[in-house]
Amino acid sequence: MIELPSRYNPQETEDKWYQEWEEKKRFAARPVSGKTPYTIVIPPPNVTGILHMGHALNNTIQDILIRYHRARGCEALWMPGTDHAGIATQNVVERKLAKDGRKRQDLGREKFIEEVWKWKEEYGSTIIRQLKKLGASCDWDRTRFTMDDEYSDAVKEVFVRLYEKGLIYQGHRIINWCPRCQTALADEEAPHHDLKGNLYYLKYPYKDDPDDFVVVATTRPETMLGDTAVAVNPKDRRYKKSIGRKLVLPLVNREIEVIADESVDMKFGTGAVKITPAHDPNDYVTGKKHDLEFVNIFHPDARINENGGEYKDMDRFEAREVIIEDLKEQGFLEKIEPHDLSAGHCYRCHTIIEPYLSKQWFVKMQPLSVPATAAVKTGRIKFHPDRWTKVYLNWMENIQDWCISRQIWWGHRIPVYYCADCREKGKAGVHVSRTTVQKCPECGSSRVTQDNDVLDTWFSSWLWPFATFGWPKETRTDNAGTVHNVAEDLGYFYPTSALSTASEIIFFWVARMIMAGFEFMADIPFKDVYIHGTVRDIEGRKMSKSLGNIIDPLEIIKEYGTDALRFSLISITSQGQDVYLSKERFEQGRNFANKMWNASRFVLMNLEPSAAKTDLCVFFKKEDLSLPNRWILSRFYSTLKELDTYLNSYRFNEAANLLYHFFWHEFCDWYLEIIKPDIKDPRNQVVMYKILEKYMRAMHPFMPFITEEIWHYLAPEAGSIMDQPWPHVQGQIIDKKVEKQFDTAVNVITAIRNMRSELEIAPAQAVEAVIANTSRQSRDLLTGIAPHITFLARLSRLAIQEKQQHHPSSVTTVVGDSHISILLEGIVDIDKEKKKLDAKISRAQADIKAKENMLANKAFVERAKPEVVENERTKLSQLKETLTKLQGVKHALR
RNA sequence: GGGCUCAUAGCUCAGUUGGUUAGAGCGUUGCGUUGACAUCGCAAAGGUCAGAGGUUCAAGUCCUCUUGGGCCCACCA
Repeated sequence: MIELPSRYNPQETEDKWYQEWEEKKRFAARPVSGKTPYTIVIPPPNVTGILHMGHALNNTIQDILIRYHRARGCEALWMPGTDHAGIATQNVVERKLAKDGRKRQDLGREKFIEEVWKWKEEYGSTIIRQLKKLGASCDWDRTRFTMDDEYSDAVKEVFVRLYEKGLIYQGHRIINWCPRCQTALADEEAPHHDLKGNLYYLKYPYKDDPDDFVVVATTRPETMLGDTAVAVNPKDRRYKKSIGRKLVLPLVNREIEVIADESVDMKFGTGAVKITPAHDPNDYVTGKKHDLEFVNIFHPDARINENGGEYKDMDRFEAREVIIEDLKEQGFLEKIEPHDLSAGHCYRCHTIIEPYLSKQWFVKMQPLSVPATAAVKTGRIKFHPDRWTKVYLNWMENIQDWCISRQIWWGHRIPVYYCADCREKGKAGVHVSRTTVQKCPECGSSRVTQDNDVLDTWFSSWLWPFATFGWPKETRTDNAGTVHNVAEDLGYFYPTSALSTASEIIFFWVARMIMAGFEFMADIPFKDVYIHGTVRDIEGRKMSKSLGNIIDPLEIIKEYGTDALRFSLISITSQGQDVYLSKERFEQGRNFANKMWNASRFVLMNLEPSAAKTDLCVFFKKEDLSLPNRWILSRFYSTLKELDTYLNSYRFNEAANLLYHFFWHEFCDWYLEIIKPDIKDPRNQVVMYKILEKYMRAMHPFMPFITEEIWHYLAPEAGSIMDQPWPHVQGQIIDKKVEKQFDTAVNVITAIRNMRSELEIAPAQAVEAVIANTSRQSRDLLTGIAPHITFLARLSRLAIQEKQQHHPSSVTTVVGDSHISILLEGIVDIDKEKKKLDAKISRAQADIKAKENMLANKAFVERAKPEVVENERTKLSQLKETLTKLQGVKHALR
């Protein structure tokens, strides 16, 4: 007999168990011959990250998968780590410097990087600590950081290989430029958002006829400073005479020509478009085609540069205002119309990006995309839910080259070296190298400098599924000093089993990992990709700091417990659908944890020590178990069977709700209640104990802490619940007939409770009931469960008989093939009862009519599956029987 | 412009080969502490499954369209 406190206290237990698991290295995984590997690599959170609900959800999902497979006997490895997150981290440290009025330029590159490392050492493990709070069972000794020396070597290796293969090249072209971060961005890093803007109609006068002009329409009038042509469609009659004529660009007085180009949409604006080759991707193409001049008008921070004449040093938006004022004053502005447009925004700081002409490094993606496309098309890699396949393939099939150079300091510096001497002699002087180049390998000069740019963060993360293992080295020494054989690890754990992430990251990361997997490992990086929904607030908005609608998972953990957080999140995450969250949602998880706690408390209070040691088979083989016992065993294994199905198809919410329903509404509400009077019966003892302890094992992946805690009360000498095997389905115990029989008991008890409630009979007052049933079999069944009915329906006496007889002052209802009457000495409102009966009778009559129509339908009887028709026939006869009985009851009431 | 997704109880949502009486949590109402649990129990009310059409013996589920949300992609000057 063990006494537990009546309330579960997560705070006390969670840290205790996590510490224990970690100390005993329970999450460590090694290649073990004969064991099936199961691997997940964590989507590395940014070092600057703090745990938000998206993390909480995603990592709970991964932890469930890992713990589930670990329990099922797999060697489960969850590879952890963090991402250096170039721009994001640099911004954080810059902001910190700004508080002291300093800029990174004041420190210089080296000192600044030192600052970032210092910051990383101090705060970089925050997110890891928080993942531990969440219960994440990662193999922490293997924790990787994308800027680790070894990992950096992998990045260099990859750069050099791709360069040597001709897949990396330097190009001078228009890229997405963030004027605030002052760096180039990849297309994916500059998502388009709608803006309310204007369409400005500008008049460009002809050189030879200043009173006449061409009107161009633009949304970015300030770029006119860089115009070097005006284009019209050659088919456009309005401008037939204009082609080839010179215009004078207002404000700057540059002579520009009217050129003809088919790409011009005659229907848009005036049909004449100003061409700014240095500041618009389309104009760039046109500029190349027509050999136009490229005039860059912006400083890197998007202020106007010396090419902008008197507008020099003005910010782009200020310049826009002033230029419009000036054009207006000088008579060059025709009109302004409101116009909705969309523009790229920096994904790190949300500044509107500026298309900017510059020299950058690119990866040629098309060749890499070929096997990556095929792998998904053939189903070697599967997306869950499946609809993301299309999104992925669509992107892959339209893939663009990837701009990988960033003009920031924090990141992997591009392993390209330039020899000044060679360059002076007119040679290329470009050397790409895995190691630092100090002397020019061609001329021996020491006037060698490394490229100033660093690589896109994703250029390191795309190697995550194999570089974390130590690729391309032979060994990897982990954080605890253990040396791992890289080839052996990769041979065993790679390709990984599943990847769980958010949809936002499919292009950034998932797609690129698949390409890198094929390019460098000649194999897929993972088999299944699970895409979970976005966590939103209750109004459907994304959670963000600026909106102030964040629900902090750590606060929920503090208030409700980690298990409650995990369970609540999982139970509302259906099939990658977005999750709308309010704080109250977590009460469900907390209440459930408490329910588990109290049910366990109840079992332990009533448990004889011998029960835990008795093998279930002893009784089961004898077939002498009571119906409730056979029922709960069957229900447990049915539940377990379904649980496997759900988990293997990534239907986490259904899995969670299944476990919830079984425990609360079957095990607690019915089973424990029904065995209460005979709880000391050895068979009940064994069954309730076995169900509870097996349930804890099945529940452990979802709620690791409370299950471990309860486990130690249930089996104090058995060690951790993590050592326990998964409770495999015992198919021979599942008995649908037994389940159905028990349903009869439930229905009878519910019916009596119903009557009691409707008649307002006090719960404490026992009543006498009579059940009449003409079927011998049914009577036998009812007789067997009579004591349970008596107990749970609070009866003073229960008679089971063949024939219905009229009792004065009684109320009767019909359940299945049974007539149930309760006898009342007190006053019953006959009229009220009659009305209720009438309602039931007309309902039954309507149902009978519907069924009869259905069965009279020749098409149905002929075409529907025979068992369906048979089923309907049975139901009809049952309904008719019920009706007869109801009518009999009504008659008796008179 | 292309694509995806959602619309089911007062609220938030489940509902996977189309087949009994469409479920849960929260909320609401009534009754209740018989010592596992008031973070609880027993019961009740509440749904023309957005609208229209179609396929089918049978549609919340499949198809088409409409309406209204949300999201993603796209070089819409």
